[in-house]
Amino acid sequence: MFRGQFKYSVDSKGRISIPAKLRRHVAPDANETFIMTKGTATCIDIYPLDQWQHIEEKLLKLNPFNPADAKFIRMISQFASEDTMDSQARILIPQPLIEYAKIEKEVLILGALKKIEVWNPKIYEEYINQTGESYEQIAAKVMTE
Amino acid sequence: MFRGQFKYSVDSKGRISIPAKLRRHVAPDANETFIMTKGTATCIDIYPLDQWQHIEEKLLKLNPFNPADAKFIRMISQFASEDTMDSQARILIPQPLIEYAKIEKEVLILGALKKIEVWNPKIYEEYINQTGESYEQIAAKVMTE
DNA sequence: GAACTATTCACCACTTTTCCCCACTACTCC
DNA sequence: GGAGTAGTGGGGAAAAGTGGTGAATAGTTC
Repeated sequence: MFRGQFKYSVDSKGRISIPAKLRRHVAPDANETFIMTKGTATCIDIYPLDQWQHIEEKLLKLNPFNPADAKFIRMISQFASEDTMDSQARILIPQPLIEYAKIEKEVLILGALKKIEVWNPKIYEEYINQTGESYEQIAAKVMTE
Repeated sequence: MFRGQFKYSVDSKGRISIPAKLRRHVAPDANETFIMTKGTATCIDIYPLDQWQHIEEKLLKLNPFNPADAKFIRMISQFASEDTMDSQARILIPQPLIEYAKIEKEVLILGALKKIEVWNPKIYEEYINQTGESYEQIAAKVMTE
């Protein structure tokens, strides 16, 4: 499980290092390979290959001849990109994702259980400060039982 | 499984390169051969031969004496065309499909799990912007379990 | 049936991008 | 304090994408 936050930079080629502390939690099955895709918020989701395969299994159960299902398959795979870490433990983020998540030089990397999220720090701050339920309120609702 | 998006061009002869990242996911069984046909949206569907064979099995189970089945069989077969990649990993798109998908110089190639889709970028944009459920909404619905 | 024309298809060549590897600095942990 | 690990940057070789030329095939006309 991935945990923690890290402030890293994206280099001129669009590469990001996977923090060493997160790297230790990547299963060997992942083969040092990650799938990046559009997050459901304004961020990039990064899944180790083994985790992504669980998502793909769900996608494969959809019916590609059903228009709504097909649209979702397109939307999610359009931004999905595979890459293997280089010898310096970096992966290359595709341009479309950088644009989508409004990534600039600095990024905030978050460990989020089964995936890793990459944010523009400013955007993350705005997201957290959005008026809405507080941490306590959400916790109370989500963590019942 | 095919994933990702690629902006490529069609040359004057109607040829399209299969992106290298997609090529890596084509099974050797496909023998570098693809079947192109009309997509269910305004696009061209490209199946590696081995995947197409699964589609054909399903078509064979339809009842050719049922008018709806028969019509679908005609429509999909009418546009189905086979081609093998040349030494530069390109395939030739038949004119009728180019016209159907309104393809011009620029194309958007999408990896869509078991098939590859080819779109006119403008048409794809219109399609995605069609009012409908958002990415977040669909994701929440489809990926629950 | 032969010759000419038109279209198709395989191969060659060039340019750009990608990706792999090497190097440097800073920080951490013995 | 020193060794090792982590993060950042860049250069060069290899591959990928695009365009075009020429041979082969097929089709048509005389």
